[in-house]
Amino acid sequence: MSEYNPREIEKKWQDRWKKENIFKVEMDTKKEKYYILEMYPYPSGKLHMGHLRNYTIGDSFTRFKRMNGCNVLYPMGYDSFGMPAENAAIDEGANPEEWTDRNISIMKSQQKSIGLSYDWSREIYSHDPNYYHWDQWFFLKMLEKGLAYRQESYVNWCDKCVTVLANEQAQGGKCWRCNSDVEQKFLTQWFLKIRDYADELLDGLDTVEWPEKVKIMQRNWIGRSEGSIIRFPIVGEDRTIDIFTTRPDTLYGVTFMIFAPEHPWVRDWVKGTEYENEFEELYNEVMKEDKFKRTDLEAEKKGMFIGKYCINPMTKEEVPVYISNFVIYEYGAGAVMAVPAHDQRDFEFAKKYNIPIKIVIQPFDYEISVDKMTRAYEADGVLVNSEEFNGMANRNAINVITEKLDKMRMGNATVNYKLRDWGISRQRYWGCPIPVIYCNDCGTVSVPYEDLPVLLPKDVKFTGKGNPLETSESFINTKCPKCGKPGKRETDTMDTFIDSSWYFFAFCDPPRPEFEVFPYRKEVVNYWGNVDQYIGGIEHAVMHLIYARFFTKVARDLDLHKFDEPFQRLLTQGMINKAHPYCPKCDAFAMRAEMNDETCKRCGTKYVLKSVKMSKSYGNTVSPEEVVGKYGADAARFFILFGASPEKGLEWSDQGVSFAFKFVSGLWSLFLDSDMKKRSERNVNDELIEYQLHKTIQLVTENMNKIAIRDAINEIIQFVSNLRVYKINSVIEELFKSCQEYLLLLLHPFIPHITEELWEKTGHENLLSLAKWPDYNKDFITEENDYKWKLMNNTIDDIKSIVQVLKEKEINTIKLIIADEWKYDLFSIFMPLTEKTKNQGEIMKEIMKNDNMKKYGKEISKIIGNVLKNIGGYSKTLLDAKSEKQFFEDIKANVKQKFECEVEIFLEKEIDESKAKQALPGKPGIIIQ
RNA sequence: GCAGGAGUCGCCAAGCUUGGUAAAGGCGCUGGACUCAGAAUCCAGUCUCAGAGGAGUUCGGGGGUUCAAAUCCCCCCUCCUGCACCA
Repeated sequence: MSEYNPREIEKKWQDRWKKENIFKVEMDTKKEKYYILEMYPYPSGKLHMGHLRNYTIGDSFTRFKRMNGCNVLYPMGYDSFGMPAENAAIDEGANPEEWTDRNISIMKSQQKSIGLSYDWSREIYSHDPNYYHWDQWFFLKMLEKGLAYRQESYVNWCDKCVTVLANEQAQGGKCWRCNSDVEQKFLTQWFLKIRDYADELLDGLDTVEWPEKVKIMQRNWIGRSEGSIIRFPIVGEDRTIDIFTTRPDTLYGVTFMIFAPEHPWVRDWVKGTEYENEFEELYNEVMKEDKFKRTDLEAEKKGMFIGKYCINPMTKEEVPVYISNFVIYEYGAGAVMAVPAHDQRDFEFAKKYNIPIKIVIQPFDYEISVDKMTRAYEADGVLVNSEEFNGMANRNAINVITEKLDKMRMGNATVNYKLRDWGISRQRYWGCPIPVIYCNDCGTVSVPYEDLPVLLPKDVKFTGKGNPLETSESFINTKCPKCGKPGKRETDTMDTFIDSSWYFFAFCDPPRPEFEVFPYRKEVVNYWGNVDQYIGGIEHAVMHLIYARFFTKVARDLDLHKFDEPFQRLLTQGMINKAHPYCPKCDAFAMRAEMNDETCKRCGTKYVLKSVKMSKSYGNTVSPEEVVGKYGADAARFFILFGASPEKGLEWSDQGVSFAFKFVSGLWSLFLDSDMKKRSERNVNDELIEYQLHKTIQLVTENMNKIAIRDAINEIIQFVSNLRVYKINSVIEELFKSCQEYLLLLLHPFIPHITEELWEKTGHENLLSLAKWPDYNKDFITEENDYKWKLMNNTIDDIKSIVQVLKEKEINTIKLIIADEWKYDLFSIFMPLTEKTKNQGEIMKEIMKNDNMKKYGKEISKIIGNVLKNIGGYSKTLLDAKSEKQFFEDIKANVKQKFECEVEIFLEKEIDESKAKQALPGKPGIIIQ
């Protein structure tokens, strides 16, 4: 027998698959298509365990589907625009494009080393001009349809670095490079009207098979709420502020208005007034605040009166206008009506600034008063102080008041969404340029389609200050496509979520220079699309998955394809964790530098091991490269798939990997070590192994259809251990070989290399990768076989537990006693009864109706008591006394071998011992001597 | 703050959808076989008690529903994840 050498055989089969080009797929309307996609990676430079897990899950499922006869589309590409490349340029003077290309080639070779069965001919790179050409095309189409527009919005800004900061660069309100305070700065930016699709995005969730938690997150993110718009005229001006509220029933209780400090009207109002200085101070303070903190219910509410008044459209009263940090410009109108009596935050604000409080809702069963209130009353009640609406239940008043406002043309019912339009402008170089030119005469002008793509220029400087694109004269200065006079290009690039919003369609028909009019051919995408199974991290539950859904709907409306939803089924994989030193006293994990210490540096407490997410800062990462190098790709895949269910967290453990390796290499001897006893006469073991085999095929198939990969593998492991036992005893060669063959088919999706090698070594000439998934034979999976299998194992377990209690006594003989016939009759009456009731009295009464049971009354009562106590342990009996005896005769040899002693089988009446009386159907009496 | 998820033997992890033997499987540990010895492999044990297959205790904590709860309902605690977020 040769030795298992993973490195050698993995290379061999990877080369062979590549040479024969077996994973390349073409459109074929005669075959059932299936599209499996993993979220394409950002090429950060190295594969990490999360990637390995993602791809291993996807590849196993792909191989399973392929063996089931599907025409499987399984592509790979790279989300290659993004900040790390630009940071490398700033920090190390790297060229972003070269840096990215180099990373891609490293990652690709690592991916290839784990045997993933991609159709590599369909690769996509976001930074490929042939690809981002169509980002720009989509943008222009949206501009034409009025789905793209420009608006002011604020960004994180570091004044020292003169640059915009991403949220992750502005953590804790400090700039990551220079540690100075982050401010909020207004910039004019491009937005996409995702809100136009809000309702459809909500409804579409009912048509996809996604984890319920992801759907819930998206519903909350879209945040549809029904309410009213109420128009408050502004004193001394013609305009109104149209605020949104879900509580128009409290309109009579409005005692002031609150604007967001960054609302543009506010600055105009205070300009040149006594409020100006205080406003500027407050404004600057608020602009430095963390946005989460601002809306925290517990956070300090800061505000001021700004000398302005609005008019309550219903009462015509003038109410003062305040500004406060807890009102945010982006939501609704950027201003709210304040009802201190019935809103806790308004209440706190009013108390702090001595603003009047007016109760307009009284609880149904008691009375509240302004003097005694310690918090706002937010629950339901009856309207008071509300003129004609007094006495009305507030829930009803919501509609009635809105209708009246509508008649007065001072408001209307409306639907509001938390979902905000998608700001796509980024002040960065390494992204897709927005194809727009600004002309002094013609204004904002689209780049003509025939001039696409607008290429990223190469003559840029990476200084860490400002947008590098602004340093490229050749890029900025251009001609206006309309009038031909000098114009300036937009220097903002697109959010990289744009790239990932349609790449799944591009894989169906990858972009080529010769495509001129559309990004892909409709009939090709309609064949392959949509994605049948999408696999990726839970961290994308909201943003990426909602943007991609939005793009899908926009593209459908552009008649590019027929799909409403991009991803039919979704699997969100769990994270990878690893045990790491942890100090229970400080409640902190050791950092990278301390990870080899025994005690905590801060308090001296002894570290304990605790599981935590793998990350660079803890230094507890394990590189896939290392693991594959040491144990081989198959063992690495096996560990990852068996360690935890795909959607759960997976704990990395070195022992786990070495088990995986042992299991995989153990297959080698199971298949190739031909030392075994052969026989030609069938016995009960053949029957049982056949039953096991078909049962396993059935369970593995069912589990794989659900992508319950771990459960599938678990079944296989148990079958392998049964097959080992079968082999050690004695085999019918033909049957053993067929078990081997089936086993390779079942294992192949998970560990493709070794199975392919063993397939060849056991005499097959075709490629296992292209073999057909086995069907199971229902004839073997009978209830009777199920019952026999359990009967045998339960009996052996019982013997074991008796032997254990007996401690060291030597065993000479095991007597198995089959129960008297009347007990079988009893069970056939009794077991069906337990499905109706578990009440012993009722059951006894029912049984005693049978005359031939009466004489055993006392015994029956005892039996039934015991069985009911442990009802799950007994199943419907399927054998009568005679066939049960026969079965025990059949397995006698097995028991004999197991316990190395004599085994005798008796009928209850043949033996006169009290222990014999314990015999029950499906539970023979046992006497050990 | 809002939203989502998780807590089951020493460790990892099934079971929860559909209430009915809790702990499958792996790791680790203990004993045995084989070895000069170790490694590997195989066998047995691994919540507690037990000289007969039994009894008892247990699924983060506390209540409740039920003949029966890890599973269903309510409250609380701890941990993790995401965020453009109250109107």
